[in-house]
Amino acid sequence: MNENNADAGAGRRTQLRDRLIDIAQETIAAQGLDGLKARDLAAAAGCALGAIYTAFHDLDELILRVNARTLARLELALGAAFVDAEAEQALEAMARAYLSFARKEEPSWRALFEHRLPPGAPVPAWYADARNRLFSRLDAPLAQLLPGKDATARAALARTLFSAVHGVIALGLEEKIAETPPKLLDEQLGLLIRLLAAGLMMESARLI
Amino acid sequence: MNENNADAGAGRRTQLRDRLIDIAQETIAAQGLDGLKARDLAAAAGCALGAIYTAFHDLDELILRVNARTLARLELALGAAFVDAEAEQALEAMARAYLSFARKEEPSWRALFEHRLPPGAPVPAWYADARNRLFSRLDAPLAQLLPGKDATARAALARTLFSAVHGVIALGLEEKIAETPPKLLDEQLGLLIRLLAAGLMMESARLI
DNA sequence: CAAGAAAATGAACGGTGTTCATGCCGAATT
DNA sequence: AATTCGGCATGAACACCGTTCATTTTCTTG
Repeated sequence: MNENNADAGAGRRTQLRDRLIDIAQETIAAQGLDGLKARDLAAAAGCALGAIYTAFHDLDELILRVNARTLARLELALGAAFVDAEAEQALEAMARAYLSFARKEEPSWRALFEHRLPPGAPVPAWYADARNRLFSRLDAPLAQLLPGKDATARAALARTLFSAVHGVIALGLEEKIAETPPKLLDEQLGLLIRLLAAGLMMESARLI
Repeated sequence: MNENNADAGAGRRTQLRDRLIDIAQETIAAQGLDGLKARDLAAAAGCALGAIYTAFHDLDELILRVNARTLARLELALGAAFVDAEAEQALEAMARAYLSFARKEEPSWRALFEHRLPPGAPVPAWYADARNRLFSRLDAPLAQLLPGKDATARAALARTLFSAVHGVIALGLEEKIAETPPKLLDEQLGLLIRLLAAGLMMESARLI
């Protein structure tokens, strides 16, 4: 009598999984990673405490699932920034989009980096994929900017540029480290982009 | 009858404080921030569980104390890199020293950024001081490189450069995010330095 | 030496993630 | 249609965490 929803392929197990991911996502978005408690989650989902562990092996697995969604949204936000403009402008737009996303969804964004899986646990392939898709967004403008570099060097460069931008934003938004007012952070991000762009132009000149 | 040690000014309270900081430092250095447990700490210090809270208000306060020591060691490691060489080389040496320190003392270094104090709690002044001392290490080479900039702009730039280098190193050493082999990380850090240095030279030329 | 203050003690408290014996319910079989 | 059976939901119980506080011990001081 139930089961009249669209995705008929989803069994009860999958239904509970999705519901838990939804609720965990909202909780993390509102209260951060530390706000996610097993008992509250079960209460909000209307299921028993133990039911969580029939759907996921860990809370860690659930968190990774939420983080994968955050990565997807972030990828979307970065993708919208690249309007087949000049490569350098595209990179700047992506950096600004990253800062904008971090500000708009700070707790969810924080959770991407605060969460650590238990020592020795391997990163699931589907999570590594989501992470690599994000980095690959930088590939097109980099290919345009540095036609001489091969794909693996470009991928490494993409990670490095992402990491540099991330570092400035992460520490800039962190009270404990820097306490940077918003306007100053905007300026400093712009400065970093200028510095890196100048270096990239020099690099591209070296390779011709 | 006791108290025959050198620092006669240290009372029992201070003695316990220092002992706890010592042990916490070793624990964090060996097992990371998550390895620090109140009961283990008390057992290792040979004191009761409650005694910890007569010496510190929180474990957080104790952790901040350990982190301040780590900042001091880091400052030392960075200071040794600046042998009144050319400014650009000094900056590169500092970045490499930072990577070297992060590798050599990875759990302690991680603890600097993993630890978050409870929401709303202000950063103690003595901790902010230690952090600012670290950034100010970059000031001398930057002043040499960009004589036109005033002190506040230099301080902001110092934080930005530090953050960029930190981002590349932090994400590079992070398994979950990047999984970068050591040699590649060395190369990518060198690349970042090259890019930033080129940008800085351009910036300094703009200001003359 | 006695009396008071200060510090150390560790059992207990409230919270956490995770497990597991139990009961229930739905589906397949006869 | 009755019955068996397998698997999932259940939530009390477990192990562990940081922190507190009544009590005991220790030290200082008049």
